[in-house]
Amino acid sequence: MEKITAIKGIKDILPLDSPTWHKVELTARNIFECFGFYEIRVPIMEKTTLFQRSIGETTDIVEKEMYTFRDRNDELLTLRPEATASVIRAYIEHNLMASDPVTKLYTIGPMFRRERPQKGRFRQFHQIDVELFGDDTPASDAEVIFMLMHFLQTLGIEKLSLEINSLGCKVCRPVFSKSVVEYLKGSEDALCPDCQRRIHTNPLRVFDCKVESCNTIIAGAPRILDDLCKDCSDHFSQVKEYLQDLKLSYEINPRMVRGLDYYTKTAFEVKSGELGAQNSLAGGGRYDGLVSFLGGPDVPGIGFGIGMERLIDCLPPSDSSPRRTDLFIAALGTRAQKIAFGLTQEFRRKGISAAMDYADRSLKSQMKRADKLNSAFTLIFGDKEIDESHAELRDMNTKNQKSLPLDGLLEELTNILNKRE
RNA sequence: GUGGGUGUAGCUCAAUUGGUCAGAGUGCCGGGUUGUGGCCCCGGAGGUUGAGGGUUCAAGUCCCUUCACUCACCCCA
Repeated sequence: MEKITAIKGIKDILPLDSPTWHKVELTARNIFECFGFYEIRVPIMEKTTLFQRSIGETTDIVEKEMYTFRDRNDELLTLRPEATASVIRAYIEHNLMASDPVTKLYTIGPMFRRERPQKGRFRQFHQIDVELFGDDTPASDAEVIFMLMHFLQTLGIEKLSLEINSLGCKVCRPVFSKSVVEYLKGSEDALCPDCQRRIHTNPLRVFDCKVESCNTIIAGAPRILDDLCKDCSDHFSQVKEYLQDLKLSYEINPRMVRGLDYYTKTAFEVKSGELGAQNSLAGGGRYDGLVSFLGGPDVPGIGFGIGMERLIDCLPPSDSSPRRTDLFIAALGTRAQKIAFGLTQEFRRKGISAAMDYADRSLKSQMKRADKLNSAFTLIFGDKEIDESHAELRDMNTKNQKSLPLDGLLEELTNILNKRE
């Protein structure tokens, strides 16, 4: 029989790893809520058109990376490749702007993209996603970036680099884009095949190309930062000023291009040196026209996504505290086993983590089990003790052992265990 | 979609030029006091060496095919 494995690029998070995930999520929740961001939970499936419209028809994500399927009523559905579109959909659908002109949201969950897996890249991956609606001031850009950096630093991640850029708005970007195309057309033949394609699909991506020859060509190209309109240019310099005031060091990367069509003005990315080729830990930016483009009011927005697998990859090694059991009950013989079973559940009902071995094993093997479960105490009793109506309580650290009467054992032990903290 | 690397017990890995090579450590189970853990000692279970085919007297070891994993490109978190 052939064994069934998980789908390519889709991983299990095993019990040993989940404490790390909890820690990351908890830290995010605490910090974000402190900044006034509250959780929204959105579905992992949406109508395909939502993503087509928001991310952009000609992006790689929409063109070849989405998990799309036909529902029974013939409607096309897609497993979300990113969260922003869904959050905006919900924001519009529930009229969240009505109750508060500035809405700050975050959401955590799995995303799906059908790419070839590699280090730091999976077909199902998890993102922490933050969105801020209704504020177009440079201060909000800086707030969001500051929160992101604060979050990463709180987790103890070192060697971070923050890169920022401005992508212009719907006024200045098309002009710039056109002039880049003009420029590139001049030396089109010298570009790598990928870039020759990019000229027509996403010309700004040529800036990002790793091929040497393309690099030298693009070096002489016009730079977006020189061609920003007054509004965008002012906005960008104020963002930089705020970041400096916050003592956040950053680099301006005029070549940074985001892969999603909707970004405007400020774009940013956080990279880590510890990652591999996929070294981008988090990325985001402003998307001022997107809410209205998706059918909502003309509300500005800014947000970012953090790749959780990548983040966890560069987390400093933590002394993962081993799991602890409060009490192990070692029972010998069927009479004792029966009593122990009831006791175990009773302790658990009181919030004490109790454990026992249901198989009637030797005391030695039960002690080994108690040790493996890292139990603080072990309660030992067999027929002899039952007849004498008491049980032995062993402190697993000190090896001290004392006798407790069976009458009122539950209360007595509960007291002892609770007092221990 | 394209290219490179790797595939031996649950896990980490050994196995000289193809010739007792199917092993070790760890984990698991049991034993070393008749009812007491961590260290130590002993024993046991567990692999059709990813799968299929070929070369050979003989293949984990060579060749082909296939699958999986992995890294990189594309692209992104």
